[in-house]
Amino acid sequence: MELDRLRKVEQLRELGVDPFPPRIERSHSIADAVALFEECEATVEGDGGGDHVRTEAVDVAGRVMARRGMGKMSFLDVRDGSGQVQVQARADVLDEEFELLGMLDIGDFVSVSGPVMRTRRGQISVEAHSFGIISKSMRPLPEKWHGLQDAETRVRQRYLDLLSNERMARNAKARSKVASAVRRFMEDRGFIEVETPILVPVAAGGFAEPFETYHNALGRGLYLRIATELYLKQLVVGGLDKVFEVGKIFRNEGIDADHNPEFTTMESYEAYADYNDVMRMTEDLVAYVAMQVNGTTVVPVPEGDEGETIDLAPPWPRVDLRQAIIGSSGIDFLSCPTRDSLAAAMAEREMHVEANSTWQQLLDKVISASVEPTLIAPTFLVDYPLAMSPLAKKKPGFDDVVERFEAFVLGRELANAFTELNDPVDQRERFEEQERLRAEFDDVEADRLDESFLLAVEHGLPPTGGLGIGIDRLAMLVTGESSIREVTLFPQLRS
RNA sequence: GGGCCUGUAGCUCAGUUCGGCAGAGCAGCGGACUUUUAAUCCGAAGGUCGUGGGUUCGAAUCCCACCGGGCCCA
Repeated sequence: MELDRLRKVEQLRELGVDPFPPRIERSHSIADAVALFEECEATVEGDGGGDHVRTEAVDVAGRVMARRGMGKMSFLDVRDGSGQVQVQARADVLDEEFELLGMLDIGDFVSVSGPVMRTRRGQISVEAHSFGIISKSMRPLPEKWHGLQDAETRVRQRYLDLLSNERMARNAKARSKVASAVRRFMEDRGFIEVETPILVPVAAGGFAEPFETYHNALGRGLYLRIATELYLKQLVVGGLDKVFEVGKIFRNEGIDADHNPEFTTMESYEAYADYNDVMRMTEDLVAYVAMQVNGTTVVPVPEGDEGETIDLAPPWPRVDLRQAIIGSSGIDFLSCPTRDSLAAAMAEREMHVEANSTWQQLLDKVISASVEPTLIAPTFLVDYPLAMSPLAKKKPGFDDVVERFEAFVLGRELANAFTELNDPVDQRERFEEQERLRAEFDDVEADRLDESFLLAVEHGLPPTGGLGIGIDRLAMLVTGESSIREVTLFPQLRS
């Protein structure tokens, strides 16, 4: 801590002033105080006395962001969560309290009492009739003009980023609106929000390597969940027909602009619905969220040309995945049913074939390399190979294709959904195939067989449409950010 | 996992090309100033140049390793 500031704290205490008082008087937020003045000024305007408008005395509080001192008078910029206002502190008005300015630093929290008026230069200001320091800041804030630029400090000391960079504060608020808009949308449609376990004995329901932990009292290892899917479907078995969960999931994978090892998803399950119903709900949901946050369904393209935008308004085009892959790479996955035939087709087109990859890993590579980057405007890719969708129901008339879609915007996956597989015999076989792939290819991301889930499905899961949508990705979309770090307050870093 | 870039005062950045006293602005400190808006003016101060080794008479600068951060590729 700064010695100068520690010394000021001592000086304040010697004067009998508590630098960290427990309670203060506050009658108005800063925004309300400014609004009060503007109303007051508007009503007096007609009387021609506009230059001398003063409100009743208000008590406001906030953090000192800047000061301009000139001996017997000082101007402070004071900010609270609602806004910022100038404070005029004059020696002849404040008497002995003016001396406190000598112990004041930028960053300190102050309380100010007095009328709101305009200075000669026309700046709305609180004329301090009483003034107090209500919390000393013991370290300097980032510089006022350039702010905080260092990418590492911005993340490690996010509070400084929030104070210095308006965009970060905006993003934090936008993300909060995203989450609440998602909840409102789902609740308005009759879904109920539930919470399912984060510590789980089997990390199933997706393709990901889990984090491991240990429960001392139980004497057993547990995992952090990689998805909420299997528990939510158990609730549908239990008669909760429309459920959703907004929560963190954890995937033990690399960190980049699109990935943080802990991130937030909204998963929903609706009995008696199928993936076509879910598709319509998804586009409505995303458009609703954008409208709630930004007042428009049009969002900026972060890395696009100046002013380039896309519109999230439904309906979004439905594109057959198989045709899309054929169109972009010439590969027809139905003609390459084995790992080796798919690898050969990729090699023919000079695509990198990772050794010891499974069929689904290879096809996923083809899709992410050739199809996904082209999906800038919101698009649904529809009807996925069964091999990469162990939880989705077969499409009628196909043995190798399931009723699954993913939503893409700006080349990025936003949502994943399917008509849920509810045949317990088929489901067990799919899980067993995943476990076989894990063993044969050492595939740590293969899905896992979950007996307690199968037990539930054996009791009867109604036809159900499920959805998973990334809240972080949604927040990136509506804020126009191209990095998940810009919408995650505390992203994971190396220690 | 591979490649490229990057780390200098609390903050924003020069200085590294071609080795030669550690720099500026803001913030802070002392002083002047009763209408400022990045206030202004005068003065003094502020450093583990990410860390550790090496080369050299001499290293922020060159070399190696490591620790962070960023971008691209896989």
